[in-house]
Amino acid sequence: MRVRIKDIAEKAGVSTGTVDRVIHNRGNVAPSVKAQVEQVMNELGYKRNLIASTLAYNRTIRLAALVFNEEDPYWSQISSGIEKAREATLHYGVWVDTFLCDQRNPQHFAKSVQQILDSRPDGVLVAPLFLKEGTQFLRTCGEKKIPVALINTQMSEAKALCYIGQDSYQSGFVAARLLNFGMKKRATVLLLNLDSQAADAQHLLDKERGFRDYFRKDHSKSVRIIAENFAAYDQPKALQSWFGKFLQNHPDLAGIFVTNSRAYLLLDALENKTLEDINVVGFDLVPPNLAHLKANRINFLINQNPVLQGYMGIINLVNHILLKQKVSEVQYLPLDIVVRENCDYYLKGNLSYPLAIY
Amino acid sequence: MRVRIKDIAEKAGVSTGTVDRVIHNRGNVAPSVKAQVEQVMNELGYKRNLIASTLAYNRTIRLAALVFNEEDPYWSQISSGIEKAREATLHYGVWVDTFLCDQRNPQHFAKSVQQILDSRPDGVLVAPLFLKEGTQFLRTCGEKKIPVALINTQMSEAKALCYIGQDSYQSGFVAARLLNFGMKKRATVLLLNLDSQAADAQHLLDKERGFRDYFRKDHSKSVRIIAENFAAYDQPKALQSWFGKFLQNHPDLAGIFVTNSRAYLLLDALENKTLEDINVVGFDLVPPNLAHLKANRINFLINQNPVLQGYMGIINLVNHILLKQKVSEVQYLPLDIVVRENCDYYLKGNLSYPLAIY
DNA sequence: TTGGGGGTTGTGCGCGCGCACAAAAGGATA
DNA sequence: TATCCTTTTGTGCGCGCGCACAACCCCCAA
Repeated sequence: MRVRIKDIAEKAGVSTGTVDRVIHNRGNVAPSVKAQVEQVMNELGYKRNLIASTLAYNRTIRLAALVFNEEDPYWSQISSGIEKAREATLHYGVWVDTFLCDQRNPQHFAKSVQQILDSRPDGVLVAPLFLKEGTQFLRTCGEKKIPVALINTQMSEAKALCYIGQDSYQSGFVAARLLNFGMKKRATVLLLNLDSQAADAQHLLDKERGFRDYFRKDHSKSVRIIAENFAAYDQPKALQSWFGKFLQNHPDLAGIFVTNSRAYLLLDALENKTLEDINVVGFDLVPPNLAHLKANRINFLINQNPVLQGYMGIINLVNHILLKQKVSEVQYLPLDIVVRENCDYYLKGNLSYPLAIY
Repeated sequence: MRVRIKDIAEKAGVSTGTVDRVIHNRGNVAPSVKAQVEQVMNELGYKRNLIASTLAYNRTIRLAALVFNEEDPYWSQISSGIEKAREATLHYGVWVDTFLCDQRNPQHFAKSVQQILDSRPDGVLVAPLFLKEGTQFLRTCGEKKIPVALINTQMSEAKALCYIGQDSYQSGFVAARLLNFGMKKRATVLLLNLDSQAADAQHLLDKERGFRDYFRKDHSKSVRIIAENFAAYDQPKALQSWFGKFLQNHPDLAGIFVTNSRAYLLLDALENKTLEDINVVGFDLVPPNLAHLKANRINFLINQNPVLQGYMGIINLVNHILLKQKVSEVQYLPLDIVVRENCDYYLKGNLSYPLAIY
């Protein structure tokens, strides 16, 4: 049988109310009595009963989550992780509100975070895609003492509760290692940002740094890296013609590293032509990427665990606010290397998540 | 506010006791009243409050877990997963007893499972390493209606509650794919079972099948596969001299696939001599394997998620017994491909597990 | 001696549910 | 109509904890 407050009270010769005051540090306890109670607690190894505690606490905490355009498969996976967390914490009196935002529009982001602030949440989950607006938002939350969990994009200088996501630098490093497999002694590789805000996005810069560093350290080959941004990624024709020209200018192209989840857009634009002897590394197990992976048009995908990012973000807020536990400031998720032969298991695995609430 | 039993009772014009009887199907409710209550429940979308329910239920369920020799790093990781699950479910009134067993001794296994049966547990977690004894045990549990969660070794013909672990066939397939990287057109590869019961172990046979099938389907190369069992794996000298001879007989050896977590024993035995141009694929992120991975003596490790196996095994028993949820019979864990560049993230990731208890 | 007041301690209710038991209703028989 | 039995329905306590409030003690001033 586990130790209850009542057991402590009896052994220490006080009432349960006094023990309660000691446990919660509410004061108004005579120092000698406090010491006595604390000693008994240590002796018996008291641990509060989370179930009873949650029931009696009987308040709801309200969390706000900023989610981006649902049409983008990557962001919809993050949303589904948030939804899972919502279901899992419902019993604990947690309410999660989601606010939708356009991923390409900084103004809209600013408006959305203002809405979030107006709703006076107890905690916030956000992917700070826009450097300026994100920093500003973090500062405001700091002033209002609202804990913020960051996902997807790390902001080292701003002080959030935690960051959950990948080590961007290392993911670029791993991508380089994967492209390096079976590559010729001399070759050109393309680092392609299919993003409208590439210059602003710290995580893309970090990936590039990691990517370059790998080839800098490996002297066995002579590799030329060409980095390109292509912002109009949703215009297949433009993408196709741009890449056609690139290929003409670089006939020795041996590998392509697409720095986000949009590798499929390039291959869609090429109308499923197979790129002979050109390896492609991308991110994320979104359905269109998976189709190309299965068809050997993408060789490797690095999984960023979007579902887990959303899920753990919420869970960490709950751990901090409700359960008053320490949470680590940086929580890097594994850099899953996904090939055609093992991709199925990453998809099924999302179904059932184990328990972080102790 | 969430819907409570009391709300249902009021709206349906009955007492909470009656609603309770309907919810738990305890009978003794007039058919018309039952229908009425059920309708109101659907209308309001009642979901039982797991927290209050667990508190009021106020019983402990006792689970038994069979764990193997703690010295083996693989099994100690499984144990640590079980321990995490124990902590996570303590609040829900779950008690986990562990029974230690020698992984090389079928008789000891039989004795241990008898001890487990004598303790009359509500559920059992076991890795059925020994085919005959495992089958027998599963049959007995079936008769006594004790649910069994299997990990590590799948037993297709026996009817357990669930299996949690890898798809062995596919893991062999992936291993072959990894060895295939950068391999010459003609080569010999070694499939090495460092196990005393290799012929008996279904999962090792499945891995071999998957491994062979990969090369059978890929006609671009001509690969000769030599499968060997070496039972005295804990005698470095013997292992060293045996492998030395093997290498003499097969100078074109291009790859080694060690089918379990003991790849490090081979490399230890070779006293860290680097095997030039021989790729090594093994299993599991146990410390000695990691050391060889970091030193480039092992090229790939496939992670079997031992911690997660132990953890999810217990969680699934709790889901079934306490929460009366459906659990899927086969739960394959991802086949993580681990290289030097991403191994660190799989180690940290074990720290905090999210929540499967809804 | 009485009356306050601050510091300290004890008591009791409620959270939502499970379950035992009491109460009531309906039906059959004498 | 009274009695007994069966079926159905209602009531109340307890799970362990959080928190509001009541009760108590002791010291000092009037």
